[in-house]
Amino acid sequence: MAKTLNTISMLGQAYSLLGFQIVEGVVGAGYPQKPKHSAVFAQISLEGSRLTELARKADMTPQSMAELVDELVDMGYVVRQPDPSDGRAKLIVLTDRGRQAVEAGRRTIEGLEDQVTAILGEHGHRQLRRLLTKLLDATNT
Amino acid sequence: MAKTLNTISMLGQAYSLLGFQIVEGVVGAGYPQKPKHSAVFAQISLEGSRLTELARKADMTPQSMAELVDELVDMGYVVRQPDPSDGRAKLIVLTDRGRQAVEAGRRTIEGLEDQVTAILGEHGHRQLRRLLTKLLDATNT
DNA sequence: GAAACTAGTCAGGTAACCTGAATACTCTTC
DNA sequence: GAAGAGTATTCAGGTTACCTGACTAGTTTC
Repeated sequence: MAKTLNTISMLGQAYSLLGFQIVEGVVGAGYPQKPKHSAVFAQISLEGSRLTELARKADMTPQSMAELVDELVDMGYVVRQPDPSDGRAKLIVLTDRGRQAVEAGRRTIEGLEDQVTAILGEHGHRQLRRLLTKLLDATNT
Repeated sequence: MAKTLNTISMLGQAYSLLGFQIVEGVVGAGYPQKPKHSAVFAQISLEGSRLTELARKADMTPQSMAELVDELVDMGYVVRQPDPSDGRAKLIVLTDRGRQAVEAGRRTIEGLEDQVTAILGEHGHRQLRRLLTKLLDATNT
């Protein structure tokens, strides 16, 4: 731990430390969920999204996404409605409780961002974001 | 995707993009392995390590670690030897091939670090490391 | 030298994915 | 306007990467 880490390990550690706190924050706010559920909450649109669309965005099979959605239905965060524009499809839409959970997530992330700013300073945080953006732009397709 | 990402997502994306390339590089160099095997390679000491020690460092149960080690034994990367200093224990030690695989990993990481430097510049890379170090020091225990 | 502890193993279980095949509806295209 | 091609979802079963619990065999402590 005290040894000089390579940059990649540092990125990984920073991510897992902070990412862990997101779910923790949302759960702590009274909206229990599993880490994988964030994949749905992060992608679902306010008007409702199709299963296949969610699956594609979360980079998983529709079958796996269906299972996640089933769990969220059981927990009362979303419901399945027929899609008026396509008889084959169903829309996954957030319930009131679901929208509240998303809002709690947004607030938690905001809090973590503030925490990062507190540690690095306004300038440092901006600098970090700039460097990461550059890195992602270059590495990504 | 085009939207402004929060800092945490950026950290996660950067990590998974780069981390993925480590295993890819080692496998490409002729040392096939599964992503989870890195947990062993990263922790094992040159004189050999005990199973429980590896498990603790990788934050998993000894049983799970034993399974990983079994696979690595099958692949010829490590062997189990009785620990002379404790009759209950066995030492997991790298074979020649195992040491070569670790070396290939080291070189791959070095190459990725160079890639980061090429993207961000010498100064940018140093800055990134400084910010991440600060973040980790403050967030960690 | 018996009791309490530690290292490792064996058996069985679960979560989070996956592939392949079926069903139900929609959209051509002729 | 029905056949064929395509899309959305579901059903069945498999794999991987972990886990818990129970056990054996050495070790330390009093």
